[in-house]
Amino acid sequence: MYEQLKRSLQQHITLTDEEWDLCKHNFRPKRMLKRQFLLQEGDVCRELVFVEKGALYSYTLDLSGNKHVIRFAFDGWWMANLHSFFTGEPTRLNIEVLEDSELLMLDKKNHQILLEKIPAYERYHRIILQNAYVALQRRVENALGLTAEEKYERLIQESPAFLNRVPQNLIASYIGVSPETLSRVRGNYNR
Amino acid sequence: MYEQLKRSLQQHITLTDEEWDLCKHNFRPKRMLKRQFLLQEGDVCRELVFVEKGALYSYTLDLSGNKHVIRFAFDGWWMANLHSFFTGEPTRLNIEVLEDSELLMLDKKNHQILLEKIPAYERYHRIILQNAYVALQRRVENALGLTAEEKYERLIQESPAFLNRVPQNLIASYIGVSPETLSRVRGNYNR
DNA sequence: TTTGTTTCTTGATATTTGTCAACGCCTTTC
DNA sequence: GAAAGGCGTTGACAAATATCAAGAAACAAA
Repeated sequence: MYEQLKRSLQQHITLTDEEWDLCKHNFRPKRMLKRQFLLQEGDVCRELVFVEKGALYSYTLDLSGNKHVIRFAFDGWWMANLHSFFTGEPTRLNIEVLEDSELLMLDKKNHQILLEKIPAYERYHRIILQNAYVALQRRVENALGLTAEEKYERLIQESPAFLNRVPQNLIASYIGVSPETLSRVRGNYNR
Repeated sequence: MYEQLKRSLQQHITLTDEEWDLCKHNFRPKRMLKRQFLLQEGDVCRELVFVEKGALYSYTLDLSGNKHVIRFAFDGWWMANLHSFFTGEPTRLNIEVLEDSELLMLDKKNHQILLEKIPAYERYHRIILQNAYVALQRRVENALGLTAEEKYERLIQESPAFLNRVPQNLIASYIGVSPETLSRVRGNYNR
């Protein structure tokens, strides 16, 4: 149940057995089924979520009720609304389960404990934040000023795994085009 | 010369006098004039930049030579291409000086020293990365699926300071619309 | 001031993309 | 196995935005 988490930590830092034990016991395992909500608009995000196995996605709804996918999270990824988590303000995000999932939940108190007690844990978070920031900045580059076709090409290059695991209409929302436009781009693309 | 840096650190952590001394001496002050380049496409980003005073902006150039502004940095902000800085790969970004600036440069070796020697410094970086990540995610929300007018409205709400300090064509690029469209949006907006 | 450069505005037009609607396919559910 | 709902495709059209071009305004330099 904790293999992915252990792997993720070991990828960036080294922990003693005691530290790993302490770490592990601060997480709460949770199973969720497809279409369940982990967080809904207006809620406060009280836990960081580590995906052991499965898939989640987060999105906002605009005034016309259109979904805007913010991001996906698969095996070994973190998911949360950091803004709500750190400030305690209600979130504008929804987080929904895309595939039946095994999750590890970490609430704020336990996160603080780990940050205080295990310096390497704080290092781990600095590093994954760095990586997340780099990836997100790349996403901004790809979102601004590209045509629908270019956005799709970049997605294929940079995140081909998404295509097999995510319905096409969510992919469309993720790159910021309508489902119809994405369908047409794909049509042209195959010839 | 180090006031802004000190203020930024103190905002998130507490340092002893010795720690602050150690910290300070790892930065290299540098003055730069408007239109100078801090980093050019193809370079490796070897230093983190802290803006004591002034303004910078980073951008990419696409195949047609169009500028896409990634971000701005004003007094008290950090600027770098983290991807290039951490991996050592050449950058796709250009960083240019927007107003004559006083900068504090921190190379990778010194950054590592501070991370190792001062735990609070690592905490500081974790926290500002958190904040930067939250801000950037908000930017993605605003970039995807909004009309030109909505994007401009959100910029006014969320980053009004930009408007006084940045030429309009760079603002346009930053929110991902053409300068002409932004000009028209502003025209309508004032009536 | 004069000159030159950059930035901003405005108009005309072309292109891209979104929207609405219809249909077919596939999966799920009863 | 029939029915229902979700998802992807396609077409016609409308709306938003980019592009091109010209000129005005703002700013900087001589």
